[in-house]
Amino acid sequence: MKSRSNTRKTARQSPADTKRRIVDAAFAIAATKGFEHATTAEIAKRASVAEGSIYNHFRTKDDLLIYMVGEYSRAVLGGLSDAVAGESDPLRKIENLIAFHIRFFTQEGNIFQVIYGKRPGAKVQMARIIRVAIGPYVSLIEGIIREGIARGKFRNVNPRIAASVLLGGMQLTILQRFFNLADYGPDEAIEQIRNVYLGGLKSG
Amino acid sequence: MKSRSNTRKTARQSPADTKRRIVDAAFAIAATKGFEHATTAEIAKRASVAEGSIYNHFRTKDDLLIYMVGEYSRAVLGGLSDAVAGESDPLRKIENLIAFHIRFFTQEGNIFQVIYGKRPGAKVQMARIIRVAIGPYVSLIEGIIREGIARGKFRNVNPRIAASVLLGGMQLTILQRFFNLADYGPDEAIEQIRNVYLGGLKSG
Amino acid sequence: MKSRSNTRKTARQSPADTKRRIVDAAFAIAATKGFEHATTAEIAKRASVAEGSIYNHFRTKDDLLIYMVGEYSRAVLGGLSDAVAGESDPLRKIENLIAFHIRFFTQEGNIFQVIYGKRPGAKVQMARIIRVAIGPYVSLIEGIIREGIARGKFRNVNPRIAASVLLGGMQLTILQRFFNLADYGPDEAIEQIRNVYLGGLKSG
Amino acid sequence: MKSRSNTRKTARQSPADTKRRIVDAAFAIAATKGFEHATTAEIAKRASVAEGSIYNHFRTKDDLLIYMVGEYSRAVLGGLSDAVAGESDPLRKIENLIAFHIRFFTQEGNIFQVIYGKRPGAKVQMARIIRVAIGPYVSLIEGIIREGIARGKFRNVNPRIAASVLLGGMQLTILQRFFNLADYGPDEAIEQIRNVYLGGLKSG
DNA sequence: GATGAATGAGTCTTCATTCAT
DNA sequence: AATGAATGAAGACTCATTCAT
Repeated sequence: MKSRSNTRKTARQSPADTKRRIVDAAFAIAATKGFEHATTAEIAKRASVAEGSIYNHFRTKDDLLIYMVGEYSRAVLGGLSDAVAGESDPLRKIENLIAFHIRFFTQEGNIFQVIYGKRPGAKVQMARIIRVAIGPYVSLIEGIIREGIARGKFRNVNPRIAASVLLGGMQLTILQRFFNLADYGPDEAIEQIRNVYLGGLKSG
Repeated sequence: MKSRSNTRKTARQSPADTKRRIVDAAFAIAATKGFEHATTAEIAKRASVAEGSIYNHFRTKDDLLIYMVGEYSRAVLGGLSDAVAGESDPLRKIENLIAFHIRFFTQEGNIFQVIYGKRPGAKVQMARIIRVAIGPYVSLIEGIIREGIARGKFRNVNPRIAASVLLGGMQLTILQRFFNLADYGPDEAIEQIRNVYLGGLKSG
Repeated sequence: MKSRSNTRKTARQSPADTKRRIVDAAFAIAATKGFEHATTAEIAKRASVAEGSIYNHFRTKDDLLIYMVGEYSRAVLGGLSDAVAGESDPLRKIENLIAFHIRFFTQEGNIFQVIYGKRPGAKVQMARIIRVAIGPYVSLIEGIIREGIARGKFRNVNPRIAASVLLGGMQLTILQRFFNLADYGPDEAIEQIRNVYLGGLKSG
Repeated sequence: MKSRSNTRKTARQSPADTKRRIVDAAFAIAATKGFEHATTAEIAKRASVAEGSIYNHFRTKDDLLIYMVGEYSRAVLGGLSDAVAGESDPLRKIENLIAFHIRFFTQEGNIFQVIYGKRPGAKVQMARIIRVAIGPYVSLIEGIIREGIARGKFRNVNPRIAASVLLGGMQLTILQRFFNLADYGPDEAIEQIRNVYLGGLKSG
């Protein structure tokens, strides 16, 4: 039997925001060194919370990352809804979506930094991330495309695949910048993706 | 009777052979559980090689993965060259490329299994993989697009971004299937990606 | 990926006796504080061995204890064989066995100290211990009893149960002393157990 | 509308009831996985009680086990008194005691399951258990033996040691069955232990 | 007495990597 | 080049216990 002395050094935190503080601390640290390299001890310290408290809110450390990705994902999708809300034209919706996406994932403190770290090297559990973040996003785009097709604005394509092509295309475009494999700016990326994706590659 | 300490059970392998066996063993194991969960001990055992021997051929375990990815990547690009070789029309080249890509990454024993494992959980060092595998691939596509533009077959787009959109679009389309988030078959994917990517989304 | 620096501080140990040193160190430490409170770090340090080396020889820390118990058990059984070897009379064999057993488990550095610690409080995985240590021991006693019955020296009892009664009786007699619940000395215990066990409780 | 913060979902339990539920829950869980592996969280949940409530009734988790062992022990000794009450002959008392003991500790839901768990692995703090459960029991047997000696029914042995031999002998006989190291039934065990213990091993 | 979120000390274990042979 | 035992840094995680409400 282990004896626990448990002398308390600091005041107990208010229960409600403990989870919030953990997430914020984890985000801040991970945004610099990548989530894999953010230790639970460090996260707890920055959150002014006991290390064990992390495990009152998340089953494992990885669950914390997934939670963060999910939260970020919801923020993206929320922002997206707004960016698209004013428009009734599906075409314009897609255009806005592209702009919003590229800007969002290009800004400082984006989720890629959290996942990969500013100086890549961290390993990532891709599968769960894809499940949490990609699925709902594709579905959203899919809906817009479906609408566009119904209204005769878009050609009669498979909306799921078309949505995947757009999202995948945007992501790789961004990732290449992130990993310094390309040097176009966000605005150029936006313009070009709109151009290619909406107009197709073929001339004439 | 003289005791011989160096009685060998099996014939000594040629160095090249040893490396090959290590790579093959690593591939086989990783294809099931993902590279992260394939330990050096397990790889060595399966390759009938001492654990230390791995380090005569690869500086680190990660180098082994990168080597495997690179090898796979070269196989893809090689196959691609063939698939494209007969064609002079850039448009047909792209069409062939799409078909080849989807089929290659959809077949059993594909590299995704090695990287991610059949069942999620493995962590991946995306940065190097992207560098090794994506970079050259984008460049290849970029070349074809550039050629198509020069010949007036393609519209005047940024070829690097256009290439990224295609590759990213194909990858996400495949990944969704891989993670069971979509249920289209390879053939439909090929047809639709060709359609969307080459013709664009807009009607008329 | 965790990077390992692995700067070596001390010379590598000769492979053969690494296991021996670990076991000896574990025994010495556990004999004082009980196995549960002997940390792997402490054991490794005392054995002048890397902590990880423990796991080259034992799958878990508990396996190390079981190994020690087994080794101790074999020592007991070995000593027992000697103590019994000279005798041909099963009755004398049992008498010798009782004396040997009590003395062995009463001496300084006995296995109870290792398991429970001198100042009890440690928790113990009894099931495995019983399996490793008790089973063979009961079988040994059983053999002697069986022989005695065959020779007409012993009454016709179930030898397994009779053996269990003897071993269990000796153990509890010792354990009560160990936990300071009784104050008879070893010699008295030996004499009385012989007396009761061989002659029975009933008078006349 | 007034909000009532203290709307209770279920009626508040009486303190005694709470304690009872905790003990019952702990017993039920421990009977499956062993007390060590029954966490306070799990016990509380099963008892429909807050985790902290356990500590209103027991100083530590181990105290809970000791309480359970003590309760069980009292049940044994109580049953024993009854089984022995009718008899005036010490010899018959011992005979009844043996039968009662074996039957009690052989029935489903016995304390061994709680302590060790149905499948091995749990660790046990033997010292306190022995103190709580064994001590009083040995004393009880000791009393009977002392009486028997006084009445000339038993030979003149050290009653404490003789009692230890009996209890230890019974326990190991049972434990071997519990751990599947022997296959005799309860009735055979009873008969044989009576036979051996009372009549001794020696023939003639 | 009851609640349950917060606490944090404590340690086993992993496994890539090294290097003497 | 091959061997394989030795190395050790590194950290996630458990869970009994506390205490403010």
